Amino acid sequence: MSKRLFELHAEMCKVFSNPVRLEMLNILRDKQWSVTDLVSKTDLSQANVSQHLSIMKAKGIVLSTRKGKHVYYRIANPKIIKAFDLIKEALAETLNKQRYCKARG
Amino acid sequence: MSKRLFELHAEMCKVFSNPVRLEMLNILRDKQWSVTDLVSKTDLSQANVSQHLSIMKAKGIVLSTRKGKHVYYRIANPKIIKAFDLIKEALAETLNKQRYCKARG
DNA sequence: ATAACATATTAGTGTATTCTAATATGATTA
DNA sequence: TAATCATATTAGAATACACTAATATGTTAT
Repeated sequence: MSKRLFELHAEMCKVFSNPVRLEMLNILRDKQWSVTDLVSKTDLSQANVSQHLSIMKAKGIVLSTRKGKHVYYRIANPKIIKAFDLIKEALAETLNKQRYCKARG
Repeated sequence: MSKRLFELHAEMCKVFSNPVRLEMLNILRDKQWSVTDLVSKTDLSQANVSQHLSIMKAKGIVLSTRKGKHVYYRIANPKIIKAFDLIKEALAETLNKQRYCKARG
């Protein structure tokens, strides 16, 4: 695997390294939502939601379609959500192990 | 899903958002290696390898065992590698799509 | 055309990351 | 116990990120 590919891979993962974007991806996991929807479903400013969507779109993680006044965003590839869930599971297992070790001393 | 969980999830993903760490994880995918091994398999300084390993260990992504002079590192959870591969696949598909669109104009 | 709504962009500040160089700690061998 | 090998830690400079505030652009309805 080439250095360039690791860089692209890292750039893609950088998108997941922000809690706000993870929250947005989690909202978008089942259906598309407009920017307005996403603003009201989170406690973020409109500018901030727009910026995060723009970052995710630039990396090909979400796609958008305009319908009248609204622009709807959706996840580009279901593998994104699979990876999201796998990492969440790994996290849960890590936390459980840490709790277990702490309990045992 | 709580805000705190998204933060932890993001912190875990932050580990994957650096090309050097991805390269190291890819080296560690099948078996454990010592710090010295990792230094010679990459073109990184010993200090830098050690720092990256320390970051990954703190997030529970790798585990370590000392054997004499050497400290061996391994991946803590196979789901990490599954997620790694899924994201790589999503990246490949995104790049293909972009090439396709560019070719078609 | 203008007003109102929806979304995107820009500038700027505070904070976090990454690397190198130097040094410290830990373990083994002579 | 020195000397040596292996690994970890620290400080500091350069760079990248995330947010707010202000403003611009795009779309529909009056």
